[in-house]
Amino acid sequence: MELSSRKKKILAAVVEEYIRTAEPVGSKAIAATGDLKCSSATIRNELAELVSLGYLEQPHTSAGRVPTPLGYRMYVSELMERQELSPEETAAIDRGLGERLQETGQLMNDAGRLASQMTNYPALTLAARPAATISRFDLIYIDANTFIIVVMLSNDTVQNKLVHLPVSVDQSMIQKLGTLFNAHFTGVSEEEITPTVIHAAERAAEDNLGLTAVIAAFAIEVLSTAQEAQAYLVGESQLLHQPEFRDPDKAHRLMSYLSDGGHLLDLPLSDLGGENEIRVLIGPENVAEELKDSSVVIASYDAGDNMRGLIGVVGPTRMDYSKVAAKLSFIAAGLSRRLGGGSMPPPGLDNKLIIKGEDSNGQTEES
Amino acid sequence: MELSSRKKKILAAVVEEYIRTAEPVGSKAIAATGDLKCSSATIRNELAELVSLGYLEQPHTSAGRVPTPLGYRMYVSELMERQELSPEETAAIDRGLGERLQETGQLMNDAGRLASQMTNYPALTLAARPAATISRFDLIYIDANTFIIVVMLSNDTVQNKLVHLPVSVDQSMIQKLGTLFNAHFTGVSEEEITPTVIHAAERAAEDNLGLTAVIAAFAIEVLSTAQEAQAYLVGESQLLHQPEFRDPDKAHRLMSYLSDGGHLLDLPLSDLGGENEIRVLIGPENVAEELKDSSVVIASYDAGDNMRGLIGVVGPTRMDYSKVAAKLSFIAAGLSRRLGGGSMPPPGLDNKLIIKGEDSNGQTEES
DNA sequence: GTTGGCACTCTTGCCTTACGAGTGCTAATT
DNA sequence: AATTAGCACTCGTAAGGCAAGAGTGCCAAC
Repeated sequence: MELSSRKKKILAAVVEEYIRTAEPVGSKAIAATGDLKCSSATIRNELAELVSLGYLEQPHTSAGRVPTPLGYRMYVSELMERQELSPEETAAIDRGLGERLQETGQLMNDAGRLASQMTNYPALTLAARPAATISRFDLIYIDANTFIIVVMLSNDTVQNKLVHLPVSVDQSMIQKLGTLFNAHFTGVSEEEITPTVIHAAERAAEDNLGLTAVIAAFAIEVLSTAQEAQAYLVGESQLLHQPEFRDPDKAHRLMSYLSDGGHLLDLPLSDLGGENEIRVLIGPENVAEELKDSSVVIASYDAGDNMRGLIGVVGPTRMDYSKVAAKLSFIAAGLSRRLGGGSMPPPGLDNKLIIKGEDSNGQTEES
Repeated sequence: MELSSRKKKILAAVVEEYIRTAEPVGSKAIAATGDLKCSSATIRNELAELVSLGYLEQPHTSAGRVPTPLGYRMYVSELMERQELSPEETAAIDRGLGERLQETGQLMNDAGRLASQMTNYPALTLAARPAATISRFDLIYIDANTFIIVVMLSNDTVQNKLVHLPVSVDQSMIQKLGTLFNAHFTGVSEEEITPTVIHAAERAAEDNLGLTAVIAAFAIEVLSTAQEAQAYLVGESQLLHQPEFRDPDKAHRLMSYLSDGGHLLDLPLSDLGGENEIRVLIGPENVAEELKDSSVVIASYDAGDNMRGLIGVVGPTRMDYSKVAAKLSFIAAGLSRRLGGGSMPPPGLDNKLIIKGEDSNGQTEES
């Protein structure tokens, strides 16, 4: 059933006022905004209907109304006006991200910090990496007991390791191993480096010192960490600003859930969504029990090397979705521009964002 | 002035009881412990004296007594009994640290997490690195537009970078540059790589593509990050357990101070202290304003490669110093054993720890 | 020097009361 | 038929007052 235009206006007013004040909002307050040209009595009637439709609820009789998750969902999906960032804000973000190229992990962390600062909510960043293969080995002979393994991956990352040996090797052995590994262990994935294969290589190299095993182990390690998703969380303490987390126990529950980084990966990563698309998960739409009365807003960005990353914030369901979405979107676009390989839309386009959410039965709908 | 033995006993009892309950402790409660064989009236007299000596204070007339920072200092320096960890606890720590060798940053983070879990306070870990020089360059030619720079430092860390060029180079050029850098840029510190030197090298290599500058820039970057202290903080939310942080504003102030990692470096790093030595900074002994009514307990460990690391926890002044010191000491010893180069004392010795603190005028004294 | 006793203080919890915001309903109005 | 004004009612919150309890300081006795 489609809501009447007036109901929509009233619902939007309730949500916005509640977001602003964190207090249940009454009929009078809505009438006072002046957007509606009807009396508080009329609004009372409408409010009563919105309650019975499930969009609003009352903490107790004779209190004002508070949006339900369904109410927020409706607001976010259909009612909310897209916010434009002020020039100061966009400038602050651009400045915050900086221009220097940094190690991806560092940049993600900085971006998270920025997102947290700009929104006053805890922020999370996350980068999933696609499977990679090894494209090249280099073994650098240092001295009889030392050499360096340098491994380059198909996604252009390079890893190295310094190996100290308890025994002596000569340079020719290291060279031979290098050639061998380049011949047999490039283009393979982690699973293909089986003990059998390693053993075969060991014999081929006439290696009785276990060097082959060391190199192979490092190759496996590099491949596995290359695929590992990285997650960062920043600004947990921001939660304490929010009136809904004045109860330290409640705050602690959510914070310890969040800071146990592993859980971040429970997020719906599978469908990362496209550029300029913001996902909003409201209260019970979250799978994790601990997030059932919080909301998560996520933007996705192009992290280069065929990686997609996620940046988002967590807050109470009473969250300033509109502002947060605009800011995250801008930050994500900024990240894409800095990290991404492909051509990006110019910054001016960032505000035309698509907001995508999930309604309570898990389906995806679009505004 | 030396306190009478009975005063010492009473002071210790007050501190311990207060640590346990977080409630001001009265004369009756102390008499009830049975350690003293005198009545509550006598204890009252002694308490009054301890107050006038500055070791205790009363939140208000007719409330029990609470230790002052000076009282804690006395307790930690002279009164506190060294705690022995139970076999379960030592086993838990050993298990927590694991045996696998990991990247240092990762291990520090894990150790911090463990310290936080074991003590129920936020934990910080920190590794200061001594200045290093570059001991070796390797340039790996990939194709006409790509090569890898591998830099090995005097402290045995190795860093690399993949360079994509907008122009073509041939392999001999890369080789020439490698030889040149190994000849002129090894053994030098960050400051010695000046624009003048780079320019000279550029001419010597007949490099008109700016490759010399790229490599030199990377060398500088590696040197500077190698010296950078790393700091991690984990378990902020644990603060919320503590009654003294039930006030969200207070909790937030400290947490945001802590999570802004830079501040960790304000700690008295200069004198890292030796093995098996625990430093305790109580309330106003901390330099940072934000820590004036919190305490910090720090252990130091041998992080290998001539590095010393710090691991510590932050909590209210009403902290279980004895337990925390024992646990941190054991964790630090465990880290030293895993990371350290030198020979370590066997785990059994860990409990004989020395506690070192600073009294209020900043001098260092030893117990 | 130690102890029992006692009056005094001050916080804490609890109860009661008063207030006010907000509702729901009814009857009048457009 | 929708809107509005009016009004009684509900319920949470803040304020005041009261009693209880914990703890002290002091005095006199041991």
